[in-house]
Amino acid sequence: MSQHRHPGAPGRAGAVPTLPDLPEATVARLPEYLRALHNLADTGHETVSSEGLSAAAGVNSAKLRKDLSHLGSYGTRGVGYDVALLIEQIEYVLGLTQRRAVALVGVGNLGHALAGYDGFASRGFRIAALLDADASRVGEEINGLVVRHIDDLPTVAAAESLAIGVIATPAAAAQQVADQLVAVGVTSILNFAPCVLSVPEGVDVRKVDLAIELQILSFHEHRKASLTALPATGGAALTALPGGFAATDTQEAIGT
Amino acid sequence: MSQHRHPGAPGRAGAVPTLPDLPEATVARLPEYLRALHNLADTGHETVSSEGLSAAAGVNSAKLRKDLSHLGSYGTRGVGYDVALLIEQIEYVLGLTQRRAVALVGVGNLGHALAGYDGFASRGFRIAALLDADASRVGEEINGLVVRHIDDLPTVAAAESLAIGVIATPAAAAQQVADQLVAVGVTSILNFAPCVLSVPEGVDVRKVDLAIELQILSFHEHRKASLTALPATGGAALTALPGGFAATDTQEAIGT
DNA sequence: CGCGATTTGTGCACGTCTTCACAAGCGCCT
DNA sequence: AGGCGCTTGTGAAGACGTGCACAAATCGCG
Repeated sequence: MSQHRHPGAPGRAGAVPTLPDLPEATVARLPEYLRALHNLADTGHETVSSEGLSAAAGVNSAKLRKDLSHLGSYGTRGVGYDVALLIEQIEYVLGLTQRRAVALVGVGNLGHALAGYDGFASRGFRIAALLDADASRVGEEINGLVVRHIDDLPTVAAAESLAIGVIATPAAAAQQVADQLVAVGVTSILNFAPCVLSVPEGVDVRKVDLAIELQILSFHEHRKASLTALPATGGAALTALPGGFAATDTQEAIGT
Repeated sequence: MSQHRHPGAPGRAGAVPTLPDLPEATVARLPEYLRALHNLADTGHETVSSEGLSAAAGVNSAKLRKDLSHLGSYGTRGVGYDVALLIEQIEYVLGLTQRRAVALVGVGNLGHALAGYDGFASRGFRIAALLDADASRVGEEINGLVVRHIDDLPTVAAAESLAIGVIATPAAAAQQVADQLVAVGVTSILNFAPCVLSVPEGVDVRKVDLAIELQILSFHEHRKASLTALPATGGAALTALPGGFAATDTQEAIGT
C-alpha cells in the first residue's frame, strides 16, 4: 500500500532505519504535539485532523502537517491521524520508549522544586539521583529520593545508564558540575544556571534561564508602551526618555 | 559624525525615537549579552571586543556584532565596546531601567521555588505578589512575601503597575488564571503550565516547559545512540527496533 | 459503482536568520 | 603627521523555517 519511506534513508530500499534527521524546529515542537495527543487520547478521541491537533498544540496546521510528514507519518486523507499511532511514533522518535534516567545536580531552591516536579516522571523520565556538593544537604530526603554527595556521581553512573544530567546549581559551580557529568558519560545536559557551559563536541546542552524569559517579555512591554504612548503625546515624549542611545540618536537627527 | 539612524524610524528626520524593532532572534539574545557584560563589569573590564563578548555569551562574533548594530550601538573600531555604556543601552532597550512588578500565580512546588529565586530580583524584576487559589496556602509567607488569594488580584493590580504575570499553576487552572491576569491589564505572561493559553491579541505569552526541554534532549540522545550503534551492528539492528513506525516501514520495505 | 466532501502531503515562494568576508574607521607608535 | 594593526559595522549569499494553495488520496453515501 503506502510506499512510504523515510527522508533520512531516501533511495536505498531496506536501508537501516536511522532516525530521519528532523529539522531542529520540528523536534522542538514534537513534544508539544505529544502532550496535545495525550490530552486527546484521555478525552476519548481516536483520530484527529491536522486542524484539530494544531489548534490543541497552538500552531499553524500546515506547519503541523509538514512536521509530521518529516517523520514519515501515517495520516489518512479524508480522516486524519490515528491518535494512538501518532503517540507511539512521536514517542519512538523522541526516544521515550525507554524511561530515561536523569541525574539532578543542585538541590537548592530550584533543584528542590525540580525534584518534586511530577512532569518529569509523567513524561518519560526518572530522576535517578539527587546530588549536591553541600554536605549539609546530603542525606535529606525529597520525594522519596535521598540527596547524595556529588562525589558519588561515578557510582551512580555505574549503576544506572545515565545519559542526561540536569544542572540546578549556582552559576559559579555549573561548569565544574558539567565537567563531572561529562566525565561519567553524560551526553545531554539541561542547564538552569545562568552561565555558558563549555562542553566537548558530541555533548548537547540546552539552557533554561527564567530571568531571560522575563527580560524578553520586558522588551515587548517596553515596545508596546512606547508604541501606544507616542501617537498620543507626540514629540513631547522625547523629554521623557532616558539618556541612553535614543536621546543621542534623536538629538543628532534634530540638530540637522 | 555618525549618521546613525534607527532601522525602526528610517526616513523621517526628527521622528519619534521608537524602539528599533529588533528581530525576535536578536531580542532573545540580548539578555544573554547583558549577563555576560555584567560579569565583565564585575571583573573590572572597561571595554570588550566583539570576539571577547561573543565568547562569554556563547555565540558567533559576527552574530553579536550584527545584533548590537541593530540597536544602533556604539562600539569603537580598533577598540571594542564600552562595557558600561553597552549595559546601559541593552537595559534601556529591554525596558529594564524601571524595576518591573511581576505577579506570580501558583505557589506549588515550582511557584515556591520561583518565589525564592534571586535571579528575578537581581535582574530587574520585583515579585509584587504571590497568589494562589488554594485557601490553605493563603497566608503562608515565602521569602518575605505573604501568599494572597487569587481573588485579590484586582486589588494588587490597582496598587501596582502590573504588566507581567507568571503562571505556575497546574495545567487545568492555567487558562482561567490567564484570563484573570488579562482582565486586570496584564499584557505579558510567562507560562510554566504545560498547556496552550489563548489570550487576546496584544498579550504576549512565553512558555517554559521543563519536560519538553528534556524530551528534546532525549531525541538527540536517541539519535546519537542510533548513529553509533548502526555502523557496528549493521542490518541486525533491525530486530532490535520497537514496533512503532520504523518496524512497519521496514517490514514493508523487506516484504517487497 | 461512482461522486462529492474531506483531509493529508507537498511544491513553491517568501521572509527571517546566519555566516562570511571585507571595507571603513580608530588609536597608537614612530 | 603618517602608517600600521586591530576591530567594528555591513553587504551579500546561503541556509533555514513558514505558510499558502492545491493535487492526490480516502471515506461515506446514494
